[in-house]
This record gives sequence, structure tokens and C-alpha cells, in this order.
Amino acid sequence: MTQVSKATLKRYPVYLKALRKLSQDGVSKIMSSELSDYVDIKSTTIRRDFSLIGQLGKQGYGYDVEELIKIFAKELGENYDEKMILIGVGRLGTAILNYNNWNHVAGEIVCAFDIQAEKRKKEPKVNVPVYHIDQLKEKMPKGCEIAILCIPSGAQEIVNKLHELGIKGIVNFTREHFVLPEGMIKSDVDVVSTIQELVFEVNSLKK
Amino acid sequence: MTQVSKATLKRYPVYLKALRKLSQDGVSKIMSSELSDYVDIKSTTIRRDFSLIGQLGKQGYGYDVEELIKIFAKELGENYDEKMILIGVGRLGTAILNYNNWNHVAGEIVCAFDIQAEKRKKEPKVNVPVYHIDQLKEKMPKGCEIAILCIPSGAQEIVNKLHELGIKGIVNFTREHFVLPEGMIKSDVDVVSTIQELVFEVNSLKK
DNA sequence: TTAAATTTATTAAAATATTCACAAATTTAT
DNA sequence: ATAAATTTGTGAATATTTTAATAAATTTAA
Repeated sequence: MTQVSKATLKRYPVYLKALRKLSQDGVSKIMSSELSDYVDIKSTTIRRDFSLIGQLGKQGYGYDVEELIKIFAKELGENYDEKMILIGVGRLGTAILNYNNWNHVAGEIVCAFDIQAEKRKKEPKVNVPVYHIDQLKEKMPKGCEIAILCIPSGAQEIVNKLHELGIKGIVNFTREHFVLPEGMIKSDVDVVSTIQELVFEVNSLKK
Repeated sequence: MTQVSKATLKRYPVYLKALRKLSQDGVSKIMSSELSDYVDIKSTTIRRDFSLIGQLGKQGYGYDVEELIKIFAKELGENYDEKMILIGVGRLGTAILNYNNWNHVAGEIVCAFDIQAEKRKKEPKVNVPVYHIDQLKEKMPKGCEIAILCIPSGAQEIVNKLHELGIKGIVNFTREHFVLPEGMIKSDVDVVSTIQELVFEVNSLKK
């Protein structure tokens, strides 16, 4: 793949989701202008985004939905089969473990860690092994580079430990601030901030 | 507040979080360069972002942490006291209802809706009234404009109904694609996409 | 009290990202 | 078989966002 900008990369999952829905609804061919109405992204932006991967469409015709799905699934690493761990098996952690359509999307959660491992592993919906957080080193799966962080506090200490153990990327659900060690990347999922921004935007529209 | 760009707005919650942590740790004064190391945003970007609100700092000195916290909390609408509803009281919905530090951040969730209202309202951790989804019209709180969507499917139908009932903004946890009615805005929280992007980025770094 | 050292705020420059405009390719209609 | 109508792909133009450079204000030290 050619150089794909951050902005474009953020839109790829949007396209993939929309295309899957379209496919489900029996749509087999689509033009950039139709897709534009569907996902609310300008058609020219869509074409530009697509063209970074290659010549995906046909002039005078449009794009083949199934073909696009295959290409985007591949580009988005659905074949990476990345091994991931989850830290913090509370309500949110369990919700993530039970996300449906999880399999074969980016990879799989191999095991989880918690300070109350014994209690957590008894929960009916917890479908992976749960170890005590102190066993991070011993139980870290080989080649694991991604950790999903769902703990309410004490993030910095855990992040530092994860860094030592070779974790490269963190999906962060924590609301606490922590300093990211050199060489690590993270991606925040901050529900409260998301809501704040939306509230702000809705209120801005009124003025 | 002057014109604040989308990019800047996304950083405000990051600043607020970091400043609160710093305050907790006893830091009362900070320079843009220190904050920069802390949040991993260039100091010049920080100063530019701050200056859009007003002259928040003092040359040769820096910024007063407590003062900044007050200003950002206000800017981010912590005084809006927005009434919100939550739709879909599953594991994720319950996790959101139980988020700590929820109160006085943007507003509060007044009630929830679910297809299995009777079952849901018996759950111990569900701390707001739960109504059947069919009662959306009757039970919609007055002046409510924000809905948090945590249902696994059937999003489009619900979104259309919400639009009719005056909802202006949707915090979307659904993975399904839906078309946003005219005049509505939404903000996606897509865990799987977030992980996909991160996996992709981690793998890009290797090449 | 004055000069040197800081540090913000802001104007200008550079980098990113989006959109326009149209050539090239393809399909549809005649 | 040919012309008209579409629709992609992309170089050029515009818009947005970030970064650099520096003037203005403040503090610190002599």
C-alpha cells in the first residue's frame, strides 16, 4: 500500500462497515457518489482514499462491493491474527471480551489479567483464561504486542511493565493520564470525552 | 470562545485530564513545554490551542494549573448539565451507567431503554429507570437531546425514531452502519475499529 | 535597578488534508 | 458501430492544521 495518511486510515473501517452492510442488503455494485450519501463523506474523498490502495474501480461503472470488502479487510489487517491481552476484567473488560463479530477482526484476545483473578475467572461470560496481574511476565503470550487496558486506576505502573515485556500498542480505556514510554503507541477510547465533545457540538449548533 | 477547530476541540479533554492528574500530584504551575512532554503534543500546538480561549498564561511564568482546570471544565460543558438517555442496557450499557466520575461531566443519564426492560431493571448495577423501547415517546425526558446507543442491531430504525423525538446528537457504540438523518450529529466509539487501526499502525512500524 | 533569561502569544511558513476539474475508460442508447 | 452519458483516477487548487520564528511580557539574578 502506498503512503496512507492518518486521516484516510481512520476512514477505512467506516468504508468496510458500510460495504458489509450494503452487501448484506444485496448491493453488489456501487458508485462513489452513492457510497458518499451512505457514509457522509464526499465522493471525491472516497475516490482519493480508494486510489491510494490501487485502481479499485472501473470508469463508467463504479466499484464491485464484494471485491472492495476483500481488499479493505486485507488492508485493515484482518489477516494479521494479532495476539492480544486484556487487562482489567471488570464490566467494560467483559463487554469487550464478549463483543460479537470479534473473531478474525484484527486478531484475538488470548488471555486477561486482573488483580482479582480468582473472582473474575468464575464469571460466566469470561471466555479466556484470567491470571493475576502479578503474573504478567510469566503468562504473557509469545509475540504479543497489543494490550487492551480497562483498569480504573494505576495505569502508569502497568504501562511501564507492559513496555518492558515487549508490548508495542495500547488500546486505552483508562481515564487516567499516563506518560507513554518511547517506542510505544496508544489509541484512546474515552467515552466521557466523546460525550463531552458531542454535548459541546450540539450546544454550539444552537448559537 | 473564538472559533475552535475540530482538531483543537479533540485535544481539550486530553489537556483537562492531564491537568487534573497534575493537580492531584501537587503541581500548581506548568509551562507549555512541560505539559508537552506530559501529553505528547507539541508545546506550540498547546499554546495555540490555549490562546483560542483567551490569554490563559503569563509570559516568563507559565500557566496556573487550577485556573486552567476551571477554564477547560467550563469550556467543555461540565456546566451544561445535559439530560441524556441510554439505549440498550447490556454489558456495555451497564458499564457506561457505572462509569465513575460520571456526575457533573457534561450531564447525566436520566433513564434507559431496552427490549428486555423487565429483566434489565432487576440487575443490581442498573442505577436509572429502564423502560421498554416501545415507550420511547412516552418516557423521553423533556429537553433531552443526546442519546447513547449501545444496541447490537436495528440501529437505523431507532435512530429514525430518536430523530422524530428531538434527539440531536448520538454517541454511537453500534457497529452497524446507519444513515444519519438531516440535522443530527453523531460521534462513534468503535472499539473494534480502534483496535484495527492500532494493529495496523503497530505493524506498519515494523516495515 | 537593570540586564539576562524565560515563556507566552501571535504572525508567518510549512505540512496535511480535502475538494475541484477534467482526462481517460467504460457503458448505454441509438 | 457510433455517439452520448457515466464514472473513476489524478494533477492542481483550496482549505485546514501544525510548526517555526519572533515580539512582548514577566521573572530572576546581579
